[in-house]
Amino acid sequence: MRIGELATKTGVSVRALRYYEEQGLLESERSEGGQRHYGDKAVDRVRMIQQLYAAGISSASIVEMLPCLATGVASPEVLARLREHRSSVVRRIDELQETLLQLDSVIAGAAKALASGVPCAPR
Amino acid sequence: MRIGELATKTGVSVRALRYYEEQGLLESERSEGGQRHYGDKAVDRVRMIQQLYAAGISSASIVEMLPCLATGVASPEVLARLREHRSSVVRRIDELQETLLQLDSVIAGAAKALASGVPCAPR
DNA sequence: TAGAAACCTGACGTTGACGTCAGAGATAGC
DNA sequence: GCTATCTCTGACGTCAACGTCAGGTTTCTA
Repeated sequence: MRIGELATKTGVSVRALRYYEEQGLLESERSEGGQRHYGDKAVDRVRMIQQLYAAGISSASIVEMLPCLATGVASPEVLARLREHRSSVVRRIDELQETLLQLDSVIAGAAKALASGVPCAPR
Repeated sequence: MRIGELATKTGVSVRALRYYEEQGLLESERSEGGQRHYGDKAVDRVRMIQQLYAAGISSASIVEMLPCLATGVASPEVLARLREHRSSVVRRIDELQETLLQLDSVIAGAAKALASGVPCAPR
């Protein structure tokens, strides 16, 4: 498939896909005329990249790990890297859950005050 | 206290504190000579700002919600805003947990392959 | 009352993941 | 074969949350 199709299939912009290639995250065959062509696996690859981005992992780190992520095998260094990232994701989740608690208490207080008719003026 | 002390107490840079003020997130009294002075509450305020940033809430959104967060009371609009943010935080957590699962399976596979002596070459 | 240390404003720099635009070539459908 | 649509490269723009630097003022300490 060409780049536009991959874009609509993954929900990622064409520009982003070119950017991924630029960063070495994604490969493509080129047609006679120089246009990019992708196989079906590219869809999964792009989704994986998005996942890793969402986990706060930079493209530089992703590019280091990708050959191993693709094969499911890793060098000790990459394995250590992955474990680092794992714990950073865990930390991030903890932070967010902490934030969630705070938000909840604020929301509860606000809803209660609102119900009792003492709203705060919006700005 | 002056800005340097607030910075060390909160672990946030002096520049960041000035930026918060610039964005309307943080207030200060000024001395005769124009230097910022903060009360003790400022420490909590800064921590709250950091929490909200960590939740992926932009300073523009924070500044809308802050007067209400400070008093614990909110207008219906702000309350709705807070609930939106709450659900976005929940979604974010879900995504991260999904990612965690993926990372775990990759790590497990890699560790196993590594133990059986079939490492993948690092780049 | 020095002088060091902290602080001020203003302004430009940085980083990552793209957005957007221009000008030109490639493909697909009729 | 024509034309609409897609795609190409290259390059500059964007946005948020600060970093950093310059040149000057204020505050604390000895």
